[in-house]
Amino acid sequence: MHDLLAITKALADANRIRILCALQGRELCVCQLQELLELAPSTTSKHLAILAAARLVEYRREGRWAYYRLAASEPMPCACDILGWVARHTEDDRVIGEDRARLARILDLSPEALVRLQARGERCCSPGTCGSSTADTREGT
Amino acid sequence: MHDLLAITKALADANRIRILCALQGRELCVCQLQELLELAPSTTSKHLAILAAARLVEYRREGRWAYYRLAASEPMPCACDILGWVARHTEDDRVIGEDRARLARILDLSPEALVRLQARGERCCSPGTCGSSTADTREGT
DNA sequence: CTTTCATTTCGACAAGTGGCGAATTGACGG
DNA sequence: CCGTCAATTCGCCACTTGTCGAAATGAAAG
Repeated sequence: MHDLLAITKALADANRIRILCALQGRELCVCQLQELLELAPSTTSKHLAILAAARLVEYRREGRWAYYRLAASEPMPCACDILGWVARHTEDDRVIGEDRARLARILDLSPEALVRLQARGERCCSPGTCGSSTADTREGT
Repeated sequence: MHDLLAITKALADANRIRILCALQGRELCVCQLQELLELAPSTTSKHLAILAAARLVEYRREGRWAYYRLAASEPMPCACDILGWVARHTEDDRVIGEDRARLARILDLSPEALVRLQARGERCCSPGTCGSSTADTREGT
């Protein structure tokens, strides 16, 4: 029950769902997710800690950088099931679609270049105007 | 995203998970679930409203009584998937096991007899002592 | 060894959520 | 028509949770 609730509570927040979707097929460092979600670094980090505690994501540290990825299926088939379910039910989502477009812009830069932009208070891509081509997919909120 | 979050938020509470497990294979009225969870009627009703809003349960009214059941697979295969996942991951849970034993006692009475007990402030079965035979299954919390 | 800097932890605060009792609803039985 | 009663809705309170900024951590660079 404890483990199951850790998972369902971890999934019960829009920003954490967005993180899981962004991590499909790639690993990302905190500053990239922070740019995508437009949240404070500390908030982004806390969301990742919650996902990690639920064993939905794993991470790898490389120097000062922390790279997060979806949990491997090996030790936690349970987590894998639920991640698949989330992926299926967010395929046509508007917010997730915009995130995909914005993420493409973010990935055009190296993490090093990205943090330089962030240090200057600049944004690598604006919230609504970036992925305008795929912005009208479906889903009211 | 809205629908998905309604589902994950609905699943992010221990009492609502217990309700879903209790509804496996049968329908129950509010007073029976209230007896199982040992919550106020209003609280029980609110939990059921949240599950119904997420389309995880449906209900049928018969006179003054309201009977809740798990959502049918027909219009919401999505809900069905997640209900199966919950069922699989609560099979060996200690709390759910105790609930099963307590529920057997509750179902020995008719709903009418149950509410008469409740009106007199009595309990049909006590929290820990009822299903003592299956009380040591696993799961630390 | 000191500085820099990506990330995390800490402390505080606003908003959301679970819980209860009281009041309301709506169907049954007199 | 009126009382009864299962369920729901409405206020209210305690606790949790999402968010931020400030401070701490710890690895790289000078």
